[in-house]
Formats: sequence, C-alpha cells, structure tokens
Amino acid sequence: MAPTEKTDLLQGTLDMLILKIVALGPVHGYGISQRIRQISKEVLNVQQGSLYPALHRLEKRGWLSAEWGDSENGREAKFYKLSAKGRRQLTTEEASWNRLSQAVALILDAARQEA
Amino acid sequence: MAPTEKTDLLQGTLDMLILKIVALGPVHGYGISQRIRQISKEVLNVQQGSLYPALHRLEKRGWLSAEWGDSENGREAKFYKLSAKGRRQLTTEEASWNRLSQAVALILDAARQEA
DNA sequence: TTCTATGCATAGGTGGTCTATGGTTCACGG
DNA sequence: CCGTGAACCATAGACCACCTATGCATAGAA
Repeated sequence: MAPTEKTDLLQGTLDMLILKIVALGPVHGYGISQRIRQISKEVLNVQQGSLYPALHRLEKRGWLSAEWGDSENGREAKFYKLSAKGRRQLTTEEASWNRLSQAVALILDAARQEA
Repeated sequence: MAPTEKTDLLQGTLDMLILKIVALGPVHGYGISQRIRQISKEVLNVQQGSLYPALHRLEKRGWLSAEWGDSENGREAKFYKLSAKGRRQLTTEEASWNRLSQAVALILDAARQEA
C-alpha cells in the first residue's frame, strides 16, 4: 500500500553482510546497519531486531569479537572486529553466495534448452 | 565433513524458481525439482519436503493451477500451470530478486568508499 | 526379489527474521 | 525548559520457510 517497497533482505545473507562490513574495519552495531543501507543505496534495511541477535549469534560462534568504546559522537557503543575464524567464514559464505546466486541466474535465464 | 557441499538454496527464492520453471510450460512436481537441478548444473537441489508444501502454497495463493495427468512414463502425476496472477507474481519476484542481489553485490564489492 | 527411480504427501523441528517493546543519552526547536 | 527525535543497545514473541524423516505406491532393473 505504502509506496515504500519491502526492503526485507534475502534470508541467510545477513550474517555474510555483517561479516563483510566488519571486515572493512571495526564498527559498532548501529553503524553496521547504516553502512549496509548506504552502500546498498537504501535497498537493504536491516532492522534492529534482526541486527542485534545476529551480532550476538556471530560473536557466540567466534566470528566476531566485541568491545565497548566510544563512537564518533562520544557515545558508548559496542565495537565489533572480525576474527580469523570469522574471516574464513566470510570467504566460505561469499563462495556459497556466488555459487547459489549464479545458479539462480541460470534458472531465470532459462527458456532455451527446453525439449 | 562429506565432500558434498551443502546444496541448500537461498531462502525465499524457492517460490520464484518454481514459478519460473512452470512458466516454461506445464510440469509435474517431481519434474520441477529435476529441472531446477539440471538447469542449475546440480547446484540447486530442492528437497521433496520443501517442494510439495511450496506447490500447495502457490496453488492456494492462486499462482498455480494443478491437474492430474500422465507423465512421460505413463505414470500418474500432478501437472502445474502458471496462472495470470502467477505470471504477475513472477515478474514481481524477479524484479525484487534483481534489486536485492544487486544490493548484496554492492556490499560484497565494497572496500573502496571507506573514510 | 530386492533395490532404485518415479511420483505424491505430511509431521515435526529448527532457525533466522520481523514486529513490538523497552531503556539511555544527546541535541535541537519551540 | 520540555518534548521530540536521533543515536545506541537489547529482548521477547510470533511467524514462516525450509529441512529431515517418514510414509505410501508403482515400474523397471539387477
């Protein structure tokens, strides 16, 4: 109804996106969602209720490490860093994403090879 | 552990893939999963436990219509056809997929614009 | 005859995402 | 001076798509 299109994201990609953003350098949670929105040109909009559980999940799996610090505005914020394990995970997920998205593209391109 | 990589698919894309396959012409359920596997070059493997509930879901939403008939082997099989409503839905989902996958690509390409 | 492929189907569990809340501090406008 | 909104964190509850496991039936091959 509203002109705002659904900005939901593709399930299963959130972890990868977060890992990728954090790979660019330490960021706090709120900043991650902002960067995802910016870099994706307002297409991807990560809800806070999705973001924070995801961050905790990734931390629990040892892919991220967290540390409290001060944000650019002098506020308290929890900064995340990518661990070596997280870097490996990111590589895996990127490869998987490429395989799968290319496979989907194959399907969407189909129309030829039909008997 | 096993050398077989996870062939799971991207959540949320199954409906679109099914609609797309059916758009190529009437097929029965089992055939849909085969074609997805073939066209994707063995990358996408739709489990039967995912497929049939999805088909019922799509039918219930009026995007597909079903009809019993005989398969190539002379067996009983339920054939699916795309409805006009389903065709519209497919268009929508394809556009959405393109938007989102391109947005993800933007994130994965990132590394430049950082301050 | 037993196994595999074809074909349909459901039940139950898992897990990620969304919505809805809740709270704090800072800055700005009225 | 007070309200509002942005910056920041967080959790609870619900939803829903997908997977695993299982069931059944028939045909053909080993």
